[in-house]
Amino acid sequence: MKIFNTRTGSKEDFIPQDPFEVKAYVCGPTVYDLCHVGHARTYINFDVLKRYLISLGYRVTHVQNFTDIDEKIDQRAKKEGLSPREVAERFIREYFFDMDSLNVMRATKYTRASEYVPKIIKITERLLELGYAYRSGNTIYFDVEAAGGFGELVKDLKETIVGEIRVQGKRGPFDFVLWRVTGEGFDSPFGRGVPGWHTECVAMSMDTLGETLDIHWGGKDLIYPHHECESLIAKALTGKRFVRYWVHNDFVLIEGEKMSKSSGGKAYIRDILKKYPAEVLRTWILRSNYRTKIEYSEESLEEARVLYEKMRKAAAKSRGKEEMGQCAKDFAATFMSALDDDLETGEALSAVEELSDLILEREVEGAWRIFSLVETILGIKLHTPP
RNA sequence: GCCAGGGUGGCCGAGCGGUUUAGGCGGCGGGCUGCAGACCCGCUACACUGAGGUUCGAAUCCUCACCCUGGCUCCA
Repeated sequence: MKIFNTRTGSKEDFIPQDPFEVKAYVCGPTVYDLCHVGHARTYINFDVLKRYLISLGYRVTHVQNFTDIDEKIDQRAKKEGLSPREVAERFIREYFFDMDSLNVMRATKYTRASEYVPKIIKITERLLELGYAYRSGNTIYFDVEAAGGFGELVKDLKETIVGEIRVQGKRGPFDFVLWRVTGEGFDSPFGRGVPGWHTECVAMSMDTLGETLDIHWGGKDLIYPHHECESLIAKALTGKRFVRYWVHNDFVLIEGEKMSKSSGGKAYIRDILKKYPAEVLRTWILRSNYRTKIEYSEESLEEARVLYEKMRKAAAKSRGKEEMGQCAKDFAATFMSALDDDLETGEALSAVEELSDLILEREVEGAWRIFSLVETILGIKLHTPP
């Protein structure tokens, strides 16, 4: 199949290192709040990629993390009179509740940053030894310049555009934190404190999947600084290519703007599911390719509902017919080749819509097999009653 | 600056190599109406940012410009 690699900025043929196994790492959420539609999009899109790869015959080893060390978690804990651990545990449970409702397949393994602190410390020590890190006051920084600078994903980063990032004590403006001594948190040779975000994912992915990953997936907002920094750390550590295919999905916008930690206006999955069935939400997300921006609105969800209902009725009508006729075969081919081209789920769905229209007018031989592809690969259940 | 996406008739918006070049809004004419609206019928737009190229043939593919949108602190 072809997949868009952020590193090269182009669609490439997907070839994993091992011809039978795909090693994929997905950046999971920071567990300080409920998941919103943006999370739904990221994990549903990856879920479809995974299901598609499985349908091609690959064994997919999928590792996903929970970032459970974060100031936002501490803030929330303080606000609710709980421990940070209790807050993290709660939102991990909520994450699974939402993703299970959305029929997202479970990962092979879930990791938590807090369980990887010893490995993070080891990496930090190693970077210090190698001269890619330095201590300044109470902070260990990664020396971006010494490691050869950015460039894996971000081509030309202008300081003035990114904002005021000069901090006293840093050697270079883009140097980032590997460990901060705060007096609280985790014991380490550098002093009691907390690890930097980027090291966490390097520690977790390398430990579970090895030094080179086939796919590293995440929302587009993670390209810089998170993935760029991860890549630099990993390269400094091993000298090898860290990730073969970097894949990023675009945002869900609300009233033209991105949802983020700092701006309000989040649409929680929980709330959407009170008004729309999970299958409709999934259909809505998959109507667009993962690399386009989508605008969240009730109108477009209603459109997805219409499409979903049409598919459901057509699926019900075509149940139990054995052999695929020529017409069904053609549609199946269109469906698969759409997914093969950079996961064009929208095109795949429009083929299904066209087929559904035909079926509702007349008979199509063996069409149920296409609907079973919709269920197994797109993960949209069609047997649910209205 | 860098990355991604896009520039189609007055406007919105399909089209993704080739028969009448969607559809909608608007506009025009008519029907219905005491008049108007709504509604119905018909008519109307051979348009594809610019320049090269590939091709028997391009809005559709390639190259280079120009312009617009979004993103580049935390964030999926």
